[in-house]
Amino acid sequence: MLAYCDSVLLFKALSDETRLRIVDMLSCQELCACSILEAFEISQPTLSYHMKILTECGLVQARKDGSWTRYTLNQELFASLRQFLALITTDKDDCICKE
Amino acid sequence: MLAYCDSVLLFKALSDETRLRIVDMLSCQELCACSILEAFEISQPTLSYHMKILTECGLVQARKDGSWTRYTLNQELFASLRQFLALITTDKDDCICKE
DNA sequence: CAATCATATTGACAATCATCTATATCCGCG
DNA sequence: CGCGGATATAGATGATTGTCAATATGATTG
Repeated sequence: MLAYCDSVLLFKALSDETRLRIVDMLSCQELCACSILEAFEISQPTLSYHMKILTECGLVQARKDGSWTRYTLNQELFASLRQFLALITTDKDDCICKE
Repeated sequence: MLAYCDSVLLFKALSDETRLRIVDMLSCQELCACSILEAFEISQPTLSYHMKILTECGLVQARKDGSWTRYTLNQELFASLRQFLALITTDKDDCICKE
């Protein structure tokens, strides 16, 4: 179960349209930075910055392959986030509102 | 189906621990601003600012009751957001990565 | 080893954010 | 009407964000 502070990081990472589109692109296949870069009108350092945010929070996994970096989604963490979202919007016995 | 730009707004609204906790509190019951304020160590204008962000994006609904403002979660929008999250992380035929 | 390609890091900058204090608005009540 | 309580708005401020150009790093290849 995700803590609030972890979830905040994940939501922050998803609070940018470029990053949302990157996640969407990665949903079908592993991609290297250069392939992702082609799909956007941003500079290479900007993409690198976005990939760092996505990987540091864990939503995306990076893998070095020679001089390429290949990225994949961390499906499990996305599932946890959806679960967290469901949990904090559902009535429950140990809700913080009952403290 | 949510657009990217709408989802970005929703994720932004959830990118703050105080707002996440407010959502959690509202999951069980309708609450007025003063009840929410009691649970946090923030000033009244700061709470008002957070409630504005949550209501303007639609995740929370506000209802005037005399001089009180009562807040409830918009469960349907949360459900749409979870669905959006599932969609952009799932392989699909019309993915943007195939353009 | 030198050149090149892929990616990351640095430093700068404008824009946005979260917070506060002070003040305004809006409502119910005497 | 005038006061007090609940909430909203305005203005200020320090922190964070997204972006870029320039540069560094690290791997591949001639």
